[in-house]
Amino acid sequence: MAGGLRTEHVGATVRLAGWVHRRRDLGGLVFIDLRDRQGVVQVSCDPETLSEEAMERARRLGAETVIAVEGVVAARPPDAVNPEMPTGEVEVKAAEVVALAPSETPPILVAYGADEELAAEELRLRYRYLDLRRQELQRNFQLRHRVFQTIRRTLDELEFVEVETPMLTRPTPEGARDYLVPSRVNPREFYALPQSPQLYKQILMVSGFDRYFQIARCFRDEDLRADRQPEFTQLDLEMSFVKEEDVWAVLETVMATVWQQVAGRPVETPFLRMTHREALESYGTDKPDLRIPWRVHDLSDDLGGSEFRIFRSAVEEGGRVRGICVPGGSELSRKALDELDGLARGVGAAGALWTRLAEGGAQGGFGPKISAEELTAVSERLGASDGDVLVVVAGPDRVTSPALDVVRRHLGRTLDAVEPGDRFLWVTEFPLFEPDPDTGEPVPSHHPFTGFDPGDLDLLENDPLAVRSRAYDLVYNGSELGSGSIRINDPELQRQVLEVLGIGAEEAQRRFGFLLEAFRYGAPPHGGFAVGLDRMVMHLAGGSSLREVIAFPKTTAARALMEGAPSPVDDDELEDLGIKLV
RNA sequence: GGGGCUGUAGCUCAGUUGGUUAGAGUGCCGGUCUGUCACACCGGAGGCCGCGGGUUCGAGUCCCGUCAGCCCCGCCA
Repeated sequence: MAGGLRTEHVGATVRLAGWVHRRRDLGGLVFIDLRDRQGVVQVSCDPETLSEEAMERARRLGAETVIAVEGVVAARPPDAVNPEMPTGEVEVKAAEVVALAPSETPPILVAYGADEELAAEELRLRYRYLDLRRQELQRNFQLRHRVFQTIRRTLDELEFVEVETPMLTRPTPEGARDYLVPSRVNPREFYALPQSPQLYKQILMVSGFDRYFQIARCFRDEDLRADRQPEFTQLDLEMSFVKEEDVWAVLETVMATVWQQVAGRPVETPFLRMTHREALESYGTDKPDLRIPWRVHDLSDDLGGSEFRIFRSAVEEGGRVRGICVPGGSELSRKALDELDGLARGVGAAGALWTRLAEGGAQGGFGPKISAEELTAVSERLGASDGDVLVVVAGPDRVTSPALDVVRRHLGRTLDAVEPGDRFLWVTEFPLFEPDPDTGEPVPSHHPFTGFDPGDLDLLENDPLAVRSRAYDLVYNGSELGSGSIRINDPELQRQVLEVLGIGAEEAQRRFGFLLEAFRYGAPPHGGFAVGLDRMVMHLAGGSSLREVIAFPKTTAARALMEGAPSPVDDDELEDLGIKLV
């Protein structure tokens, strides 16, 4: 193909087809850059080898016209070699050039020059078929294809069976908002598009498919972000007769194989593991970016008795003083350090305090307000030395954790302290429940079928928020790639968990009775995982938005600009469905 | 639901304190050109200043509203 021609092809007669990437008309000679899926090659049109009619046609070709070219691959004259292009040592001497399909002048560019700005994203989404012709996007989707193929091959070798589950399913009152689909033959009733195949895959375990996977489309009607689309693709899998380690081993094999075979990046397995508690304690987040080496430490013992009121009163009120050492942070300007305070306030903390270490003392910020002994104790605990900056936040964990997390990530970036690499991490033992922010009542932190540590059985009734679940997340460079758990397969335990959630037998029966019923007929112990594939491909492609790896994405208002969805429908159609608009 | 940024030629952008005829680059059209590669050079066409309202003698510029795109918070079991 055009983009694949190299010096080894010199002398070959070729027939190429593709798009006019660019054209350079020198009067006597015309050069056409011909683009196909593989790339771009220069076609030279010379009256010595082309008929007068073909020369005239070549002169009139506009950008993005589809053409076919016949000719001979030739080495370029030495002074005409273009080292910038993969095909730059060769060109095709055209013997015939014909237009297969004309193109109107494109509203946005496909062939961007070195420092030309991309057209507005709104326009690129409106004319997605043109934008997708760009080499960056072509590369992303070839990458996506290879990731999907590698996953299927790897799981097949591990004897997983791919099973599809319904897209028209039962609405789920919990979790994200559902996309609803009216049923014409059952007026006043609705299907929902699946938020995930969760219940189906557990039932497949009851059915004996002891290793299931699916590359499943999922739908959630929530507000969008750069890394959140209303419809997205998950690698969903479930296994019977397994413990955590068995699930992790499969995921580690899949990830390492993809990273190795698709990106050529070796990844060490097994991945690092860390409990949820430890992640929050040492990094202030349940998805730590381990590329930044700094850790959060508890300074309450050192500063809880300080004369400095902010520290003392935080500890007296049941909170803690926590901080990080930022090596080399003294080079930061006072303004840059004061900005940390705003970052901390932005996530609910009262502020963030800093001080610079120099010449055995502390300069600026909170340093002069604490005693020399306190400073020594803190410096030792943080392993700090001259030239470092200490950043400290005081208060309850629910504010110090996010504040130190945001400070850590912010300074990691600005000080260029993010080490290169692929840092995978299992975060384990998430709490089974978390308090509802409005009512304080326990709600599932994963989903209501998540198993828990048998040792915590007695806590279920008395202190449910302390129960450790068997749920785990896979974190990659500070981004959550997926989550899973070992499930409950004992109907009695399931009943107890639902009771904690305030879901009585009748309600449970109504909402997911089909799952509970299935469990009465021999449910094997089972567990699984789901990986956000769009996010995974985005990371592999080095992108920052899912729109770069989804062929036809939605805008932040969940609109499709090319085809114009959603859209109003005719009254007749609504009437058929028994729906009246208000 | 809330906060922020953006909206001027097909595209990317400039546009002063509110001032009379809204500019540049690129693309497009016409011309010259046999080794270019974002070809070069000469000429030309091209504008609902997102939309609606207001202030003013006068609005691309100020005010209010609204729409769209993007980023973030809430939300996303």
